[in-house]
Amino acid sequence: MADLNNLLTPFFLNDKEVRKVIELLFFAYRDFTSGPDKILEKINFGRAHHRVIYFVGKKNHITIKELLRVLQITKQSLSRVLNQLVSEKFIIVSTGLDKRTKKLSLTEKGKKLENELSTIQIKKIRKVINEFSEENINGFKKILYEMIDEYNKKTFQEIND
Amino acid sequence: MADLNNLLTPFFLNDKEVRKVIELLFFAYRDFTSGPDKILEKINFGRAHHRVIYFVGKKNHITIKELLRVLQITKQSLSRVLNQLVSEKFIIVSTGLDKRTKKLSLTEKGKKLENELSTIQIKKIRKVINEFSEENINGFKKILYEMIDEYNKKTFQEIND
DNA sequence: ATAATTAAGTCAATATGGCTGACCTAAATA
DNA sequence: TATTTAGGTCAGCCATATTGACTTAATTAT
Repeated sequence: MADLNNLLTPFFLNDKEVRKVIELLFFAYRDFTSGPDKILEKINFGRAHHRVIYFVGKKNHITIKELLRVLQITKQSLSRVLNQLVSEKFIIVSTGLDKRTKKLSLTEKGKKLENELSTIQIKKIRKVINEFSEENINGFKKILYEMIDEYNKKTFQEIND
Repeated sequence: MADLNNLLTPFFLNDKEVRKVIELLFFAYRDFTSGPDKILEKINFGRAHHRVIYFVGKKNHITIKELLRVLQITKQSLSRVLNQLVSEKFIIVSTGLDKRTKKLSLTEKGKKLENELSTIQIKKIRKVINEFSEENINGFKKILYEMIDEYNKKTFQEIND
């Protein structure tokens, strides 16, 4: 069955080639996050802190609710990480117009760390995609986008308004 | 500085666009792994078990050492997960020619689970890349490949010999 | 033949990042 | 006024990773 399918399938879509994509995603994602991980380790932070810093940097005055929607974790999980970031003055909290809400912002210290971490990843991506055509890069982005579940595509659009 | 750089940089390479790639990787990778995660949860396994099953399925008779090289975790971490997989009969162990080594293989039960998990991801990838040109798909794979660190590129090649 | 190296395993302690459930306050809205 | 929403907190649990120290058995090098 699988063999017959493969015979009728273009080369780049057969099981073996698709499995390579699984592996490429695994290896590429792991190495992509390893740079920031090393810096974070020095200050006793983890990837969870990075994500919070990244998205607060991305969208200044983001609320807890919005952040939870982006990160897709529970508020209890966010709370531990966020409290550390606030108490160590990487993030400051202010009250929103709706007084039930809170707005998060990076402090100067937070911006500095955000920049340090993102720069590693930005440089890595730029170095790689620099060698490819605009067509290839757009294809790359579109394929990644299509791999996102519908619900989260909306989130991606929202944070890129 | 950053602004000046951006003015001199092609659109698809400027900071804002590159940051989108960071986010796309985050969202895409998360949703890519969420399917298997749900199945694994039911049998009290996690992503770590999936990785072991995947790579044992990929390379029959893989040794512990090779597996550790692929997964880049410590043997203590592997041990817990692997022992569970062996005691629950998803994986069987035999002794290598070099009697210090062990060779790992999937049992029928293991193959069935491997197939169930991989099928989800294979279908997802195929569904997505089906809509793209061969040129785009090859570009996608090459870009991912270039994002892998040199040392791990070798590993990727080795498991795809 | 002996020494050194290698493959694998194990014990113990620790950190991180998730989770659930239960419960609370204050503010906004119906 | 009642309900919903945003946010917080306590307690306990689980999975996945880490480090360090130590062991055994087999292979390889001297």
